[in-house]
Amino acid sequence: MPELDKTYTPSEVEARWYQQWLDDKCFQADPARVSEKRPAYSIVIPPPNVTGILTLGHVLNNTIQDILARRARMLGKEVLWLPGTDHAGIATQNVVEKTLKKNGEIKHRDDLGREKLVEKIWEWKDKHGGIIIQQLKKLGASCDWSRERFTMDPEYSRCVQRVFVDLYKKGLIYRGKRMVNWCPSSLTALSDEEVIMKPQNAVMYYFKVEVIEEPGTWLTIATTRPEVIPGDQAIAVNPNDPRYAHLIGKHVRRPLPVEDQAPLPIIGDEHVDFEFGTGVLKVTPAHDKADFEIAQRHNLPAVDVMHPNGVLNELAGKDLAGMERFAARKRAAELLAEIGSLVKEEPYQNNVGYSERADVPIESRLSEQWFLKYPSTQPSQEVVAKGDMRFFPERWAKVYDHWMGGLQDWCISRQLWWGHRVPVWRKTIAIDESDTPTKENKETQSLVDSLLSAASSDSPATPTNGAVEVSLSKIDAQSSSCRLHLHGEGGMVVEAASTSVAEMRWLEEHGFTQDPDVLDTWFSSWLWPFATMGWPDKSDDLRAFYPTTDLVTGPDIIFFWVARMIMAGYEYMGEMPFKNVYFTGIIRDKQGRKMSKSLGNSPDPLEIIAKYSADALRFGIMRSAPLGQDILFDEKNVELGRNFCTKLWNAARFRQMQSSDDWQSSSNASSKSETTITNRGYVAEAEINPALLSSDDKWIVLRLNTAITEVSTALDEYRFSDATHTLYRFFWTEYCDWYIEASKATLQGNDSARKANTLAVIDFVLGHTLRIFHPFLPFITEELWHGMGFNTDMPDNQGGKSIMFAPWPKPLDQDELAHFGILPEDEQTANDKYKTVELGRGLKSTFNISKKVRFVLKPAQELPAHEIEVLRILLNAEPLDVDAAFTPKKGTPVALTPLGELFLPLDGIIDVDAERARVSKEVAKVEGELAKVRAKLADENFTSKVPQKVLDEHKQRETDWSAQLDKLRAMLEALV
RNA sequence: GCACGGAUAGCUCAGUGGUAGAGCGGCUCGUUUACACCGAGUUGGUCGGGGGUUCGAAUCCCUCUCCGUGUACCA
Repeated sequence: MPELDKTYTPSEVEARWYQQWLDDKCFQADPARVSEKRPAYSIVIPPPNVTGILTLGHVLNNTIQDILARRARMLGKEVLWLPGTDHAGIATQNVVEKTLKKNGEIKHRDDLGREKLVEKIWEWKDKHGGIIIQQLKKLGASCDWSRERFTMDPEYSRCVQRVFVDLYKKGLIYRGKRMVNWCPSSLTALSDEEVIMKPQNAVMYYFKVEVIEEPGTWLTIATTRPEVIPGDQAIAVNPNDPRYAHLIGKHVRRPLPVEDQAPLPIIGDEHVDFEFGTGVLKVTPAHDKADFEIAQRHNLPAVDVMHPNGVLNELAGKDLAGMERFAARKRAAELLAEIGSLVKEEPYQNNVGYSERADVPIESRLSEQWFLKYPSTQPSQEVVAKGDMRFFPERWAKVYDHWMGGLQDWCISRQLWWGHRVPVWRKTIAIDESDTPTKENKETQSLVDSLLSAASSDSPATPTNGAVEVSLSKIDAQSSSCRLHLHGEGGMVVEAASTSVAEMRWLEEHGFTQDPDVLDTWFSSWLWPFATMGWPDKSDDLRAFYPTTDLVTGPDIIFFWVARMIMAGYEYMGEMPFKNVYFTGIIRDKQGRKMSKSLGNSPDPLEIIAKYSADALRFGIMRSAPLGQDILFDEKNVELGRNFCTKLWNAARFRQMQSSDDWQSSSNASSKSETTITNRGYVAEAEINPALLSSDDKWIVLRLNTAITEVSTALDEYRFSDATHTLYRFFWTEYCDWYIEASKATLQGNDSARKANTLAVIDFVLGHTLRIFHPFLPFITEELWHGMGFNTDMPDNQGGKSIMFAPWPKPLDQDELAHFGILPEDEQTANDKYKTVELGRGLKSTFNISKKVRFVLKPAQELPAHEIEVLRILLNAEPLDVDAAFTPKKGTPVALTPLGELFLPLDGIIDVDAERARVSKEVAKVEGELAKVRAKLADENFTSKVPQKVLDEHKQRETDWSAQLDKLRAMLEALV
């Protein structure tokens, strides 16, 4: 057994073991090894952004996954934890564009052009991307790095295209001109999920307009956005509103732009709430979703008065054009005031949608985008509702169900260059004017002809939007994935979606141009559980590891990612993508505030690891992360984790310091037991002889049993924090504070047979302890596993090579306990002893004695010599006399213990007053308890109605308390 | 607005009908041959307020307040 260093140096140990694990390919999954006896266990990592760096959120999330993966390995499963990153369209393009601008390389992305910019982003990605992957390794993540994936890998991209074209063919993906959420900062459309509502302190502006047909009649209109008044197309009132109904059909003059005060119709629309504001609504179709809908009902045009970047355009009039939207708002209010239209301004609280990424208010904007009607919604909703897929904590199932019940089509196109470009090509053709009959045109014409003939044949298979499907199979015989889509407005727009390279080439050669948009990053990550495993092939990986077992993620992406993965899983694999979903809490600082860059309250996990070790960070964060609640991060918890590792290290060193040749030889001679525990996957250096087990030995084995059971159950139920609490209690309090201290009675004695036996128990307990700790503290447990030689004599794949493959401990069963002669009541024997020790220590403390001192025990029953020695050591007594006939001097402090009266004879230095005060306090307490229980027993209502068991308990309680009280009163009298 | 969580010791949290718990912190001791990143002792709570059910409520029911999350939004 090599000697352990006096101090533990985590940085060296952690780096060394991680490299060793990689060299030994410990994390690599092999589908060929999966069998009935060796079931698969799989997790796919929530892919972090390729631009990202490790945050505490990642630490929490990935520590949990690592714990699950490592425990699964110890349970003998074939484990795949599949890692990777996503391309994070907006974030990544932003980062690179910003860098290029900062370096003065470009002023605008157009300076480079699409191809060059994408090239630059790839360069950047290769150079700086994936830092987070290296950081995860520092944390100890046992991912199968040989399977690392990126959402823009060529194979992955093909999956994305394939899915797009498939959904397009099914008519679930369509292009439409709609009001979308527009981010004026990123200059792209966003999905509803990327918009967060924030309460604002805004201003409500009231302005008045005169009814043209009724001079002198004024309408007052309330608005928070006067800057878009130039885009107003009508004034709407509720037709049932008696105040205004008669005005419907008349007109008012729009106040802005001042130089173009056009007349606007007054229309009636049920949407208008006459309770709200003035009951008169201005209708700005191009800048408000609800207004747009009103406009559609009344055939009003949508006039956009804003550039995409939020600057007002010429249509806003000379006063506002060129102004940024918020400056324009103030200016518009001033203009209203100048022309005498402004009535009043009031402070007003409202909610405004913000772009989640750019953190600027979004604009509702009319634009042409791609939308997806979600597929496989029914099985996806059912699987969670029925509980076939389980959410932890369960309440997220309701949130999921609610969202699934009100699905809106998903806007999947983004006006970016970094991402998967929409695989659709388009060409506008003037059918009747094929004036230049080139070869290309002829071929296209023939396609169009076939389209038209198909359309005229009234094919019932015709999908939505009047589109007709035509195969391009003559171009690429293998592909039938192409579909032509015919729009009939003005010229013909022929549209083809394709994944075939040959088809793409043909389309481009024939003057088709590809759609410039890219797809939402989530449109690629929703395929993650299978696109990372070789889909669409029926790969070995998919067969072995799909559906995955657990998914661990934050509830903030339940809709973005989790829900969509479930739908994609059903649509493309016909099965759920994972069986359990564990939602972590949100990491907050110790004041409960969210971690944020601007607050500067998000510590760098790597700095924490450098300061305390990865094990410490893992343990600390798991200890403070109860299921279903937010985590208040406090570095104190990491400190506690580090202290715990140190304790573990020192306890192991203590064991080593006991080892020497003389006990080994004597143990061999004395150990007569046939019992080995090799069947538990662990060979102790010496066998345990049941005949030599002390009450403390039996106690710690029982406590270990409890700990194993509790930790196993907690992990089964994803209660990681509970598991760490058990580990902490068991190891620190039960093993170190009580068992090791008690065992010193044997270890410091001279009975070498007993000594060897105690060491065998210690080894047994430590060997098990390291294993139940391993998922939480992978590094230090591995170091100690080897450092203490627990790996020797074990098969390579059962703990010989690494503790991560050592079998997960099971508690001793009845037969095994019987073999060791351990009975449940043995726990009480030791507990009584420890209780006695606590009371004795309390006496010492009361009388301010810190040195070794004489105790006298007047035993209630006879005690074996060994037990007395344990008591002596734990009490730090010198000596501990056991004397059944002891008669104390007046005023000798005494404690009533389960083992008898324990006296602290203080020759000559008795402080009678202090003792009287102490005992009086005890008396008062016991009198209180006794009064409570007697009151209950005296209550007819209580005694007649309560179950017998409870009644007996109360009677026993009364007996105990009154016996205690008698003794205490006697003590008090002796002090007088 | 609606829905769901939460409120227990100074702090973080266990505790789902029968004597209120743990860790940390605080305080007091203590260099006893694993560990001061330690040990021993000790302090500390009318379980958010009010009402109800019950012999008995932190626990079950109703109601209110505050905090958090999700969701819907009206200018």
